[in-house]
Amino acid sequence: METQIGQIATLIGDPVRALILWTLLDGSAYSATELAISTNTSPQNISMHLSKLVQADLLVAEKQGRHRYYRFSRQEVAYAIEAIAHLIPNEKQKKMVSHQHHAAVAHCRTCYDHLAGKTGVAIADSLLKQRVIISKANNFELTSKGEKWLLQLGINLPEVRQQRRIFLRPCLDWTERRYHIAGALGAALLDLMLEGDWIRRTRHSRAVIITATGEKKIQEYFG
Amino acid sequence: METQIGQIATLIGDPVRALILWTLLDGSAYSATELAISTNTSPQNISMHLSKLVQADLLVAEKQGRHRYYRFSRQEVAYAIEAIAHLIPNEKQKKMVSHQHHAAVAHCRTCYDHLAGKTGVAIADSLLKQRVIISKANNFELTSKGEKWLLQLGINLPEVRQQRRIFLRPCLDWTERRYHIAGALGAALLDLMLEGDWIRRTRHSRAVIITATGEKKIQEYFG
DNA sequence: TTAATACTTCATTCTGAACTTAACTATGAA
DNA sequence: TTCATAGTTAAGTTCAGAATGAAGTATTAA
Repeated sequence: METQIGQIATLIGDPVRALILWTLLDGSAYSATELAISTNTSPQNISMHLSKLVQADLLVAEKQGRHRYYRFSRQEVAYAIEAIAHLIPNEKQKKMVSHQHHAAVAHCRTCYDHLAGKTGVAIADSLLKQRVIISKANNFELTSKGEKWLLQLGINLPEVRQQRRIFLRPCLDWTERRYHIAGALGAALLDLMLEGDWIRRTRHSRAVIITATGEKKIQEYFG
Repeated sequence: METQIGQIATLIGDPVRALILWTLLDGSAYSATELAISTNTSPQNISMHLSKLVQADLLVAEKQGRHRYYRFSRQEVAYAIEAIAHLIPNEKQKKMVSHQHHAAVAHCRTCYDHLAGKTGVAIADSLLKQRVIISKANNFELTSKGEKWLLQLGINLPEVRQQRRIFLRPCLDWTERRYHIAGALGAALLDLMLEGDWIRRTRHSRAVIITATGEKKIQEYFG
């Protein structure tokens, strides 16, 4: 028993693996390469670390073409990471990872650079309902009606389309277990909200705060 | 942030330290030598590990004569250990450390070889109230009234007194933050309850179950 | 087919941290 | 005092495991 606790703690303890887990704490799945970049290590090394985490059943891998996406195998993993985070001695850090933190993160947070959490999922639902986007073959697609709608909202669609990255893709929200909007369009929506002061980023956290303006605007546009 | 999570996880991850923490999970304080024996390592080594745990504010040390007693600095440490324990892959183990487990342990458990938890504290309170024991200079003392009372209960006092260990000492209950009865007398009380089938030990856990008989008897003798 | 990308596997190197040996301080007992 | 016990500190050694380099498989694109 205690040896197993030690094994798991050791697994979490490695700097690279801790960073992997911290990254995955936002609930989304990341490919091995993405994790290698964000942890600043080699593909071989990240592969080694990921396989150890999978073997211990902390992560699960999902194969998609030549990519492998990694995410938490279950909620308990996130809980454990948070429980450890609560032990960080620094006073300021402790407040940051307060008991409310997890709820906050789950409620409304930026996943990579797009809006996730309850709000993110609700927005995706609303856009699907308004037929701004439609779900097709495990993917999202923008409708012609949606194009007008987004332009009206103030999004420079041609510019967003010009970006190298994927324009629109669904991203699974871990706590909500439902999809929200990622890709260039997801990022553009987040930017719009930040610039219009609908929401504000909090320091040292992925959680975002919805402002009074935002409350109204979100209600207006997304219901 | 993530580096700090890693540091703490690494701290917990070492086999010796994991065993220390697992031992301390019962809520009582242990001396450095006691921990060295239970973890089967050298005094120098345990000292090194303990100092690391104290420096990280996972443990606190209390000096008492030439002894140093170590215990958790705060509840969060136990929570983190339990959260990690929940990640143990083995199915049987997972059930053992269920969500109810912590409550059970806190409610009624054997601390070393005496009764701790809510019940242990309640018994100590009752004995103080009945003036079977009195609190004197940070210690418990048996009254003459208490001697009769214990003999009537069926405890062989002379035999208990003959043991090498300390006859009666208060032991701080970590979750209840109050004292219960340890020492030879505490052990004798526990033995009596086990033999009389007032309580039963559970497998793989420090928690004990109060039987129907026990419920009645405890009510009768301790209120 | 060829080339490129995504990822893994294996053999090797190397470093950080646990443990050991030894010496030291502090409290208590004879 | 002297001896014993409890514990810490410092220097030296050892080893597990993380990182690297090289080579391999699988998928997609040209």
